[in-house]
Amino acid sequence: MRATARALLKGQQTRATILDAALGLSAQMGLEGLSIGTLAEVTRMSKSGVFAHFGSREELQIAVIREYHARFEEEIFFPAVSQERGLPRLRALFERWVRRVSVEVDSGCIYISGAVEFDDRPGPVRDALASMVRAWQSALERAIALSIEAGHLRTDTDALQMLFEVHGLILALHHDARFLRLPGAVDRARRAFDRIVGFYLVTEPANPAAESRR
Amino acid sequence: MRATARALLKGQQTRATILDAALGLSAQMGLEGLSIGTLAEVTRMSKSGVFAHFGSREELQIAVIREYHARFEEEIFFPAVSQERGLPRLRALFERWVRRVSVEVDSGCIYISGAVEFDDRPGPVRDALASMVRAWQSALERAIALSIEAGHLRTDTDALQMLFEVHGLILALHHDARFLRLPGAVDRARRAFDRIVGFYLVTEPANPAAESRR
DNA sequence: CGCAAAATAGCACGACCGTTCGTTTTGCTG
DNA sequence: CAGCAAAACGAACGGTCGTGCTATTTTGCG
Repeated sequence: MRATARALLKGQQTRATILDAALGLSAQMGLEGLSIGTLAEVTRMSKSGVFAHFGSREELQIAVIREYHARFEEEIFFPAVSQERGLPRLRALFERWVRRVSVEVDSGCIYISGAVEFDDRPGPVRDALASMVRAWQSALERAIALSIEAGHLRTDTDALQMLFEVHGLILALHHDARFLRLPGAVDRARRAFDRIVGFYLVTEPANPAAESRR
Repeated sequence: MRATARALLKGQQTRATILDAALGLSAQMGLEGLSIGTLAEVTRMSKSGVFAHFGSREELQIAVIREYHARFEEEIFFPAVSQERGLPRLRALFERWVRRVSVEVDSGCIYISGAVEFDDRPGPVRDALASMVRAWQSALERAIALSIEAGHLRTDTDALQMLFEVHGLILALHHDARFLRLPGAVDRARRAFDRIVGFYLVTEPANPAAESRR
């Protein structure tokens, strides 16, 4: 009993291994395409061995979503909040997001593919996914709000509207880069972002120095 | 033999019925979620009876994609080209597109869900889907180009860039309305579209009458 | 080492999948 | 009505799926 609380029993360790493989698999085939059989094959375990760690397929999917969320935070959110609050942080968030979604990463974004897979399928998986996506959107909304407070963006900026537009760029990038394999989609996304920021930017009549930075 | 060329033999008729049901099913469950068994249940036919009309599941999926394309043209493209070429036509295309994608329609857009499902799955289905999507994108690009020619949009407008941004709005709308069930997503999309158009609009120094429309 | 508990394997189940094949029903035509 | 091809059916096959159950192995601790 006291031993369980110690640290990373063998079970937790292999669970992490399985989860890691599950992340890769469901990023490639989608959360619905993720199967316990394939997962067992990849991890060179028995189906029941894999199964026992999660209790059900749904629990596995939810675990994958949670793990993806954690990595998303680590890879995108945390590094960006080390940037100065306001526009620099917002730019960092977007830039890391772009890199995550575009083809250079080995496979797709679970938030995006999951949203399409579960938009007509109620249940705990959808709920978990939606809650993670909402958390991420809130984080972005906060970054925009901070940019307004910092005086970088106009005070009449509608943060949710700006978020909607920026999110659209990511989705379009995902579509063009991953599905249509169009080259240059990343640049289009960056350019469009700059245009959006430009629109909401404060127009200081006699101080154009602040915005010339990239 | 001569009879086959007459018109809509019984076979073609039930094939159309099946296809119609398949459209609805795959709009709801995605192209991958479409199964012959379910389709047989819905149409109250035997599995083999349904199967015989297409020869394989892949062919069925491709038939669905083609049918969707035809309806998309009929519902969005053709009505819009009756509008005066230039900005009015572009607006009509976008407005009908928005209505198609948003929740008021009973179910999702196969172009969008298919793009996510098949972005990592090569094969004839993906090829068919990609070709249809590309055709639609080309049509939009042409509408933008015509708007430039007509003098409505700036001559230095990058049509593909504008298309990328507008497409992003549709994807964001699909995401927020269908997955997150956020109210007001349609309005956000329209507002963002107006902003994009406003950016690329010709700025006639002494004639602001043309753009005040809507 | 020894022992209890945790972790994994093995096996079987019912359900659904796409597909095949032989048969039966249908609808048209001479 | 007879004949015939198209159309629809029904049953079965091999496969994969998620999920229980029961052994067996492995692990960690006294």
